[in-house]
Amino acid sequence: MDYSYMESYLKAISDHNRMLILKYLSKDSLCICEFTELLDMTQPAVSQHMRKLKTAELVTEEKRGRWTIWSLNVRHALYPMLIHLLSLLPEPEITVESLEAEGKKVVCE
Amino acid sequence: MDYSYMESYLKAISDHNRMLILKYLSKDSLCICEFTELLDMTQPAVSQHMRKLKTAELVTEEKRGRWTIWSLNVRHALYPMLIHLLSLLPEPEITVESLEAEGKKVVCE
DNA sequence: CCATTATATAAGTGTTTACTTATTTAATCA
DNA sequence: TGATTAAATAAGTAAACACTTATATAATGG
Repeated sequence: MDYSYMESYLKAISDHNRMLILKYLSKDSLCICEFTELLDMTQPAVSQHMRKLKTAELVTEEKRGRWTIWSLNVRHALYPMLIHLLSLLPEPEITVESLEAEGKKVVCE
Repeated sequence: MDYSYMESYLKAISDHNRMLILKYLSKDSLCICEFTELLDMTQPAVSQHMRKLKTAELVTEEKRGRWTIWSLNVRHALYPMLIHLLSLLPEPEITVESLEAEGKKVVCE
């Protein structure tokens, strides 16, 4: 693990919205359109955040029909540290469950 | 620990030169003038990095005569995680010992 | 007191960041 | 096929960042 890699990794985490994204992903795999609801953010903004997280190898993506399902990269060497770090952060007010209650949860099939 | 605090903390670490500074501090307390040698960096640049680290509560300073001695803040909640993180990074080529050999190590008294 | 030394601060600059809106790509479905 | 939906990409912008040089502050020592 060199300094450049660590710098990129930490920079990818060091953002309020990306920490929220990672916090959500620590519970569930989700798609972009769900994050736009959860974070009240435009679709390109979410998309660009996901690209940063993917470049830093924090997340993985899986295409399923129209959707792209994003997950935490559980194989990353720093995954245990990431989980610990996320555990220190409070639960977001808007939950995936509240999206489901509003019927906004996407079911990808 | 809220999202803003975590963001500031991680942003403070997410820099190549500040990671080096923290790596050095994990072994020794040091002053600004030593870092200018160790990092081959101007004094104001080092000074500004230290201010960022101090604002994020990663380091503490102690004035001693003309010098300011900087140390890791061992009382920080994330100190154990920081130490683990630093342990993953390689030792810098230029060491405090090599400074001593050149007679550039400051002895503050 | 004056020169030196250690550090801090100020002001300026080029680069990066996190967004925006507009458009493109690609898959689904009526 | 054509409309809709999910996501990516492009281009533009304001703010933050990491430096630079110049200067100020403050302590030491001759």
